[in-house]
Amino acid sequence: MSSSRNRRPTIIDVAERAGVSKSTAARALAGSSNINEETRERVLRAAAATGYERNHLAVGMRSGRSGMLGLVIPDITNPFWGEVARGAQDRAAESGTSVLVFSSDWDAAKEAAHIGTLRRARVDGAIINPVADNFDDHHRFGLPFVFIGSSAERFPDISSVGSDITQAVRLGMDHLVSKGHSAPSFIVGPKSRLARARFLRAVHEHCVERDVDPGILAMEDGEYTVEGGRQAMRRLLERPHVGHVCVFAANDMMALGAMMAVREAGLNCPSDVSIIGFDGIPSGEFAWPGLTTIAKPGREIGVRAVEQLFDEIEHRPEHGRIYMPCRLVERGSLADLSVPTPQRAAAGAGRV
Amino acid sequence: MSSSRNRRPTIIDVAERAGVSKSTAARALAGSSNINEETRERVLRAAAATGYERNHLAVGMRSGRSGMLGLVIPDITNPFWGEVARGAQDRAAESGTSVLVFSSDWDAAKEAAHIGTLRRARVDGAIINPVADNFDDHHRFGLPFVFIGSSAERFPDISSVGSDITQAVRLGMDHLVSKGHSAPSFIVGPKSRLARARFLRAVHEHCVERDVDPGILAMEDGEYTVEGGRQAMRRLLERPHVGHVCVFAANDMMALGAMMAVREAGLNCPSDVSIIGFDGIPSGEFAWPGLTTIAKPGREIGVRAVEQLFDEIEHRPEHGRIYMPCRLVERGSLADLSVPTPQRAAAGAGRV
DNA sequence: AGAAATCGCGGTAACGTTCCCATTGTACGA
DNA sequence: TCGTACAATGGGAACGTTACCGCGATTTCT
Repeated sequence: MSSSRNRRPTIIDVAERAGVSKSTAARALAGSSNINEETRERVLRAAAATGYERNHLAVGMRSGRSGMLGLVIPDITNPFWGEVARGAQDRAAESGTSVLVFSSDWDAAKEAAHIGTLRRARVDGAIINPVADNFDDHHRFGLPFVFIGSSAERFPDISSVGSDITQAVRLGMDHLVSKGHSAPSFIVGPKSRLARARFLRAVHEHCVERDVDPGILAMEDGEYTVEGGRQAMRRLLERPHVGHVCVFAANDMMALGAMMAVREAGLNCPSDVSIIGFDGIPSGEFAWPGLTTIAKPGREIGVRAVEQLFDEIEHRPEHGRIYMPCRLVERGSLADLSVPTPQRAAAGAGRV
Repeated sequence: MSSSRNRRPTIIDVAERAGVSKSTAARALAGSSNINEETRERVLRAAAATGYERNHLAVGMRSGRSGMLGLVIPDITNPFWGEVARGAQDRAAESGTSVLVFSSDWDAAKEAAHIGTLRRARVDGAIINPVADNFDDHHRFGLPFVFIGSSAERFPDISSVGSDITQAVRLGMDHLVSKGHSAPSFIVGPKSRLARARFLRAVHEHCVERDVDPGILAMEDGEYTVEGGRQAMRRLLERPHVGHVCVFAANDMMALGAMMAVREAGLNCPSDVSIIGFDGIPSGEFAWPGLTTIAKPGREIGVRAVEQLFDEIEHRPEHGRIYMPCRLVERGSLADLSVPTPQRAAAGAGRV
């Protein structure tokens, strides 16, 4: 009864009320062995009565485990990264740990600052989508971490999880071919980004397998934004072409921008231009027509990243890269040229 | 030199290296007074040399301040809430504190669990968008908190920040009237939600001021989702009506759903049906036509919520509700009937 | 010049928890 | 009956930091 009424109850308050020592109370609360069943229940009742809640700060101090993980994503406003965050949080919560989510806003300095904050907060580990290129000093992070996203491939010796771009591109290309678009054009990201190279390599491989010369395929690049996609599409439409145009955009935002450019050019999607995207953001559903796309499993990526991070923390030698399979989401932005309607047959002069 | 090379350096390591006591080192690191300038610099150099980083867990234990805030939002995947989170994080970072963001997924049980986690993590305060209705026991939260969102209005004695629905509705209605839509129809949320009542009251007031009988206005309700909006719009179109239809949706998702229903009915937006939404989510930009809407200042709401929470923590008596003004975002989903084109004049029989 | 104030610094306790070791009581086998 | 084993509990110490108190040295005032 020595406690003032305003202080949050500690394990000592619980112990006093249960008439045991704090060691015994701790054992009861931790569910450890070597404790009399009756005593344990008495402690548990005392804990409930006082409204005791374990102080995670103190636990972290003593045990060296804060029970927190860090997640640094480029944009918390982007629904895809939101999915990743949710997956990570749900998985972490299952193991009784929480996730600190930080948004780097594609800014390397901000990213570095966030990592510093995570270190000071003594998180047990971090999941990072590297936006900075100078991550050669990642060895000095001083805390367990895994990378997510395709740019993580620059660091083959580090555990990471991303989507399987090869499989995704194959999925998209197969779908395009099955719909009669055997030689699509491409809108890809800026040259500096590794994801672009991965994407193009997969396209290349697929072409070679089908005995198609990749050199004949039209290609434009731009920023991974709506505006970037719009401008790239504009340039694509300025090129000489006959009949139906089909575009594979490396990112849904760009695909949406491309769709805008098509409309602005007085053309129609999908009857004049077919578009397929890559990401699976919800906005694609509300576009008109709905954006057909290859969806990345954002939530699952978050889940697996946490699991990989746990392995890293426990020093389980699971080092390696995880590639998550993507899936096709069919909506309305792709014309089916494989079963020619009379109308399409008339307009489809450019069909191969 | 007593430290093993694997341990993270503590303030004692810094003190040893600088040849002072840990008290002095602490003073230097805290930037406190009562310390010789030369000594301070020596300590700072020692800290930099050892790579010392303050252990926030220990600080929190000793000072009773964890330097962390909690934020519980309904859906981290929704870009609007992402904006709120970003605003909160940026503002908190300015004051050297970090934000734990949790997504309740509109689930009261999950919400309660998150709040428990926040308490155990000993956050200094929490920002909550209450999804549970049984928040009558919020006095037992046992930690400083503020509410965000319109449903927070149920608790007038609690600090909160939300958007100014009255001003927003007025803005929307004025815009509609100026474009020649003097008697719009409405798609509103389910009856149980307080936001619905707030919305309707504002509409009512605006009508009365304009000498219009609110009773003549058509109205349908549904869930705050795309599907809810789509079905409500379908019902609205089944009603007898003449000429141009104008719809004010209480939420952008519903507006997007309404747009879908219009297309599915073989009608065109905006030439047959005008639609205005409320929220300002990015998806509205990529819809076709672009969704005209009243945008809530999500980021600013996050910023103000943190500031309000700081006041609460410091026991500054700033209790009260903050209403953030919204702004009109004009895109293409609204027909302008105020300057009748020949074509519109022919079709505009229903115009008042 | 002596007293008082100030400055700079060190020592110690405390925050709440868990871990390790010591101690007690009881049951069991020889 | 006594020693041993084991179960159940209590008593400290430690995690890294900051707050408080006190002490010596220097400066300032009367």
